[in-house]
Amino acid sequence: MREGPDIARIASLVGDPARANMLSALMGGTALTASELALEAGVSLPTASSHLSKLMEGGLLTLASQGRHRYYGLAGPQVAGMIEAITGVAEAVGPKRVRPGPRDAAMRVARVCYDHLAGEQAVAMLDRLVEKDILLRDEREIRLGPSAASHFSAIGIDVGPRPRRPVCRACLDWSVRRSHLAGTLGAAILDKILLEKWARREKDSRAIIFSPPGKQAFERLFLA
Amino acid sequence: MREGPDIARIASLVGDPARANMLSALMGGTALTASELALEAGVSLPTASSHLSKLMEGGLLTLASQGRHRYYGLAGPQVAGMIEAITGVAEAVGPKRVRPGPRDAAMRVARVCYDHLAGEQAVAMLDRLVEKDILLRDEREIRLGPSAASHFSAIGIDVGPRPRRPVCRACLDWSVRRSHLAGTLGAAILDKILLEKWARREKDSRAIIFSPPGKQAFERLFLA
DNA sequence: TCGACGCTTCGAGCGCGGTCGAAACGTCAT
DNA sequence: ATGACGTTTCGACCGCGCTCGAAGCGTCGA
Repeated sequence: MREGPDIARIASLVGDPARANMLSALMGGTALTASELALEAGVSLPTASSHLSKLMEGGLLTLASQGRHRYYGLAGPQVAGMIEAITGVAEAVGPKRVRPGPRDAAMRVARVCYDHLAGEQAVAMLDRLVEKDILLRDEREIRLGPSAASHFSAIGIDVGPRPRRPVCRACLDWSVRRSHLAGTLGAAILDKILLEKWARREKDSRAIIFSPPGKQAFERLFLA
Repeated sequence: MREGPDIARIASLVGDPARANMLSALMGGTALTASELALEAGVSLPTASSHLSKLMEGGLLTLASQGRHRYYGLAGPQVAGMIEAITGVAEAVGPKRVRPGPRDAAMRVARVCYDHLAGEQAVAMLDRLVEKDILLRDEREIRLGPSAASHFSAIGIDVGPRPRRPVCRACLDWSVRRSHLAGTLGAAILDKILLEKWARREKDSRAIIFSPPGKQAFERLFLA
């Protein structure tokens, strides 16, 4: 008989299909309302509400009330990381699709991870930023390099006085199996990508589709 | 309604207390028989057997038959990583123990992770090996440095022609949140620690307890 | 060949938890 | 005030899956 942290409790929260769908939906990073999540999970509103209170009680979600709307979001990056880890195993042991769908391929190239960009593009971007010494990476953390402030402010991203959240964080990419950039900077870059309409979010998916000119713009700024 | 990898299926496998206990036990790295796992999980043999076939079917375990014994082990490092991720969340959201038990403290210092050493000692060891250029670490991987072969063979560890498994791998430590050394080299070092009786395994736990002289010997070799 | 042992399969019991309709609650608009 | 809307609570239903005892199946040792 073992003791220690109650991993069964946490895992069983993720282990219900409806809740798993909700959590997957929230991996997109945007907080959603109970009705949206009910739709996403394919269950009725009362059922969804019940699931949501369980996830709240389990500490996996945060809740932001705005008037008569209540927005649910993932409790934090650690929870997101856990979902990614589970996804990785599910992907690995799951029935190999004979032909990986186009959406699957798109997911590998670029997708939203909580609030920042993930996938091959994101991993490549971080590599390049480190190569150019704009960011400094060691085992422990990622830091801003000396030229970071000027580089990013030229692009229109402010990396100034830091809020509570760290500016840079490493986040392990489940498809590439290497780190990409998270933190406020990672979030800001994703914001910029969407704001400039370099890419759009695939409907009902975490995938990010770059338009041809958007891809050029992105690569010129971050992969050149 | 979402599709994609069936994360609920995987999570629900971990979500049963009996199975979670079994998986935790297997995180110790040594393969165990059905009866040992039944004891570990606190269920009867038939129940354990049923759980084990589910875990097998789910791809989370491997099975090695030796005569009338059947040894179950974790399917691989990816599964181990997932368990660690879930453990991390459970630890974070779980009821904060007012006083972390002594075993808990011991776990943070040193413990077994699959087949190698984890915890503060392990993270410190990897840092030191990298500092001394015996190992070379970048984001992508850990490699042997030029002096690695002579350094380790002097200790009695052969890092010669490589088997299928990589010699070095990075593995994220859930308590320290930084990498420690996995791979055949990591496994060999743990073997040596136990063989030389520098430390013993805490009964029914992943914790590793160094004896005072053992700790000295270990630190002289790996932390000096 | 026979019994001992480790493990799995079978069958039955049963409780936990997911499910939804109806009703209650709180907020916003008119 | 009144109605519309988003959400939660209540109550009842139902089935999945966890559980164990007994029996069946291989493997090993004498």
